[in-house]
Formats: sequence, C-alpha cells, structure tokens
Amino acid sequence: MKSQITPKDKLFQTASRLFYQYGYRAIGVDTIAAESGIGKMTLYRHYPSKDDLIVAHLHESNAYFWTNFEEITREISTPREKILAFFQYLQDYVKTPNCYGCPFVNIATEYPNLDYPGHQVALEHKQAVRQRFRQLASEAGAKDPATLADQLFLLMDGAYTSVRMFRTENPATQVVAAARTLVDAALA
Amino acid sequence: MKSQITPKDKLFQTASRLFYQYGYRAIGVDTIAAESGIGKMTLYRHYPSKDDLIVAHLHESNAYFWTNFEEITREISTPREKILAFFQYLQDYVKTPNCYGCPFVNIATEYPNLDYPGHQVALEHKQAVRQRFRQLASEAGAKDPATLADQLFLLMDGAYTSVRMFRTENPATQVVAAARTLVDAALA
DNA sequence: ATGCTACGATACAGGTCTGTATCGATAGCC
DNA sequence: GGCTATCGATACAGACCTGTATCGTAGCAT
Repeated sequence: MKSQITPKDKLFQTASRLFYQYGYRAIGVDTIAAESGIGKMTLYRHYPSKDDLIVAHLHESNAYFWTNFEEITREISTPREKILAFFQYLQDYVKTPNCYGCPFVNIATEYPNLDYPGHQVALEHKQAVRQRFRQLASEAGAKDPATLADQLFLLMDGAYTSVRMFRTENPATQVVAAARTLVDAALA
Repeated sequence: MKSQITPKDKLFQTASRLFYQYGYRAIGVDTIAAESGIGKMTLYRHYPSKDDLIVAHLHESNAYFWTNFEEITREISTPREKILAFFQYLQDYVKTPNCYGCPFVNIATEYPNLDYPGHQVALEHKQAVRQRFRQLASEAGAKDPATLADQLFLLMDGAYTSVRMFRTENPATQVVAAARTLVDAALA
C-alpha cells in the first residue's frame, strides 16, 4: 500500500479545519502550510489562489452535507419524521465542541458581497436546502410548503449562528422542539 | 450654532456604516479615514486602537437596539403582543436594503474567539436579549419561558443571518408567522 | 494679538498578507 | 542506474494593515 494520504489531501483537511474554526480571513496560507507540514508552493501548485482553496472547501462541505442528510433520513419512513430527524441530528451536532457553526453562513458573513465566489457557493447550497425543505414539507402535506420550509430554514441557521456566538452553552438545544411545533402547526 | 457634528461623530458614523455593511476585518482604518474625510491621527486621538472603535460601535448598537425595542413595545398592552410587535419590526427591517444582518452576530462570526473584546460585547448583548425574551414569555404565561425564549431567539438570529446570506430575497419574511406559532403553542 | 488646542495631511515603521521564484531532495519508473 | 515529476524549504516582491511621528493650519479663548 502506498501513501494513502497525499500532501494535497493533508493540506486540504488542515485548511478546512482552520477555515471552519477560526474564519476564512483570519487564516493565511502560511498558517495552513505550517500547520499541515506542507510547503506553500505545493498549495499553489494544486490551487491557483487562496480563494480557489476556499471554494474547494465549500464544495466539499456541500457534498458532505448532502451525503450526511440522506444518510440521516434514509431509514425514516415519513417526510415529517425525516424533517425532525434532521433537526435532531443538528441539535446533537451543535452541542459537540467541534461544531463551529455553518461554513456557508460563516463565509457569507465574512464576505457579504454576493459576487464573491465563496458567497455564491454558499448561496447555491442554501437555496438547495431550502428547496429540499420545501419538498419534504410538500410530501408531508403542509398547506403552504414554502412557508414551512422558510420557517424551518430560519431555525436551522439560527442554531448554527448561536453556536458561533455562545459555543456549547447555546439556545440551539430547543431547535427540535421548535421545529416540531412549526411542522405540526403547518400540518394541522 | 457651532458645528453640530464633530469630527469624532462623523468618523464614528462612517466607521459604523462600513463595519456593518462590509465587515470588521474587511474595513481598515485608512478606508474609514478616507471615506469620512477625517485624518487618521484624529481617529487614534479618540480611539486607542481599531478594536476600541469596534467596541464603541457595538456599545452604540446595543444602546440603539434597546431604545428601539422599548419604543416598539411601549404602547403594546400584552406581553404576547409585545413579542409579536418586535418580530414584526424585525421582519420589516430585514426587508429593507440597508439591513446587513446583526452587528453582534457578524462580529462573533468574524471573531469566534470568546476572549476577543468585541465578541464579549456581543455575547453580553445576546444574553440580555435572551433574558428579555424570557421575561416576556414569563409574563405572557408560558409554561416554560426559557424554552420559548430560546426558540424565539433562534428565529431572530436566523432572520438576521438570512439577510446577510440572501440580501433582500430572504426567508425571513416568515419570521412573524413562525414566532406567532411558537408563542401560541407555548401558551396553550 | 497670542497662545493653545484640535485638526488634516503626509510620511513612515514594522508586521502580515498573497503569490512567485529558486533550489535541493526524494521517490517512483523505465 | 538514471530520468522525471513532485515535494519541502526558503527567500523574495509587492501590496496592505495597524499604529506612530511630524508638520502646517485654522479656530477659539483670554
């Protein structure tokens, strides 16, 4: 077996961890190189610029989100339970010390300009989540699926945001109960 | 009448606007000086460091929030209606083009370290808001005021966050309806 | 009028950032 | 064994950042 982890992979993982925990503007390429033990030139050989590395990290985060999302909801039968299962996972996740909010919320806050490439990736991701919520709300029989989806969406990003503000002692411990209330009210 | 707006005021207003719109790390002291027409030395005569200027801006934002909050809820009789009046104001505000999210959420996202002075100001502000929500929830007769307060809190910060992500076309148009559903469910 | 104070403008110091250039080493492959 | 491609390390260029030092000036009070 050859080296199963390439320098590019190690660099990417280190960059993702540092970006996510400390912020995109706070982490420089020198820090990424030093922390990962990878030469800076190797970074620029694989990614033309720091922004390209950021975009790659966001694409990876997007892929991870969806595989995780489908894995969580796969064995759940009803769409209502799928929604609640996702929020239960979210609630558990935001209590762990390795949660630092949502990468897409973070990049959009740090780079509010909508033309910034990273913000565009975040926007596409969030629109897709919104759409997925609408689909589940529709399948669950909500009278106004778009409305319920947006309400759930606010809860989700509120939970992510509260983690970055409060760390572990955050109000997101109530996100499942709130989601259940909103879902049941929309189905009644 | 002498000059009713001092250089310090003009500088402070310009800094607040730029910080809020573009972010705290993105705006440098040279930009603030140039945009306000105030010399950089005048900035450092009134504020020892950029971080002190940021903290002053956050304190001002905190004061504005509370005067605004009390003004909105003053003429409302019941605590339930006070809560909904605040969320109605929030929903209207996040639809205006001069809303760029929440200054406290923004600073906490850009400076996730809890020891950072700006993050501490943000944390104190958010804890106070949480406490105020609990008080109103208690006065309204909620069975578990702390739970309802946290649920409303998630909606609020979710709305702020969605503005910075989506700008005007955001899911926060449903924040009042969601708040009403959560409040009514907690009072039933 | 004359100090005095606050101000704007400019230059500068020291550090950090992104991105490039260069060189030596190393590991796989023919 | 030797060729080649990739890597790590280092130095560097140019830009930008915070914060300081300096100087000329305009207004204000006594």
